[in-house]
Amino acid sequence: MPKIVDHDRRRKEIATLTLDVMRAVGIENASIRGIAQRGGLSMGVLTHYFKTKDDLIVFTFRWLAEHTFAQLEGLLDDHHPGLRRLEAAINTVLPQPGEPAALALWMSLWDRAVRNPAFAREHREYYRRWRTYVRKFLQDAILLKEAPARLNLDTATDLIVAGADGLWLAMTLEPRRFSKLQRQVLLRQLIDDVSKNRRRRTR
Amino acid sequence: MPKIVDHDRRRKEIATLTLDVMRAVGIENASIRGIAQRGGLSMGVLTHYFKTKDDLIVFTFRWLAEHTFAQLEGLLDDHHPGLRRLEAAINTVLPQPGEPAALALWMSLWDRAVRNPAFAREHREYYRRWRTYVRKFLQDAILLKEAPARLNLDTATDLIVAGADGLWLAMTLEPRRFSKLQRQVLLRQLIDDVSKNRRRRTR
DNA sequence: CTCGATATGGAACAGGTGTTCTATATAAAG
DNA sequence: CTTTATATAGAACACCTGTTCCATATCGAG
Repeated sequence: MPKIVDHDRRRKEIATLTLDVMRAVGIENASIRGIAQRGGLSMGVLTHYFKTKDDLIVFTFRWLAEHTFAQLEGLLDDHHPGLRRLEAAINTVLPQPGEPAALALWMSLWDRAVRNPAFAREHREYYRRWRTYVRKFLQDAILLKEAPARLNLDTATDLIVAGADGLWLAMTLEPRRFSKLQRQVLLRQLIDDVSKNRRRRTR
Repeated sequence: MPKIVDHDRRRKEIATLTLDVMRAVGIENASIRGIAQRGGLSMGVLTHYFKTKDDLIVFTFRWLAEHTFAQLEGLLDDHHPGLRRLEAAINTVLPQPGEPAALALWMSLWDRAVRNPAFAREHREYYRRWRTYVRKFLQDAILLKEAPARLNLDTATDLIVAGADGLWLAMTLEPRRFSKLQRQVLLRQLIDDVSKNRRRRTR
């Protein structure tokens, strides 16, 4: 019988390693040789656990998503339901001032998703999950009377997600443009703007 | 005396060619050989007009920015000042349903800007210009009483830009998720949400 | 111990990369 | 024409790429 190693665990170790390398040199310069070298592994290991480089990268993004969502889940109980929880959730994914942008790699996924169907599928799935959370928070907010019942949940969810992505992008690419206070102001204003749902004037 | 060609014009021709290739195969697979081949040029031409590949790509993004801003300028007179003009401006950069996303390349710039200071500089400059437009539209809206005078222009500008980026991202990566009507609803709601500026509840 | 499936190490392959360099073609100025 | 600065063509270089393939090491079951 064969030597037994936890196949899935090994793959996750390699994914973590891959994350390190991609964060350091960028996805476009992350070669499987470089990844192996950084981990003190031989190339045989990588080719054994991942049939192709794209397999490795897709798996790595899944691993990053698992982490991101797990971290998000972990923070939920610390905040009251509704808008406060929504704010906390978005804050979890926003880059924090001073710290390196831990999630900047998502930009590489977006870029690849434009032309690569496999990556586009991944992106769709993660955003479906992310929208589910946001929608739930907004629904809670309605029940708690923090938002009007007439709020269109689908539209509001898309607007919150869009605003959060835009803020994430700006804070990731120009972190020094936003003070800690300004980050809080923008995030709260976004949530209030969308959740209060004043009826649109007809124009 | 030498043979005379319009140096700058030639560079822009090559930049246009580079745009074509990058749109077709992605920035990560766009090689200078491939670009030359597609244009029926020799590699000598490319190396003559651009010292390095990064030079070429940076120049190409500048060329794309010139185009984008020129197109934006061109549409301004067709719409009344204020919020309608703002809506038209954002609509100019959003991908239109059915058509291929002409500006999807910006995602590649974002991705590179994360780790490459030269690209980060480019991004900062384009967004400074873009924010200037948005801010002007909002200011006009205040003068026209489409928005309250107490509107914080800096915050509102950042929120509009963030929302527009987020919508752009979603519509670029998942175009089929948004009907033509839904695009309009989201865009108008974004503008109304931000421009009406209800005072935030203290929590 | 022996077997055998798995894990690992690393060479071989075929090809693509950006850059550098040299040779030649071009056309305006004298 | 000759001169001369520029434009173009394309070979040469040194290196890196993902993938394939094979030899060897490992270790649990029989």
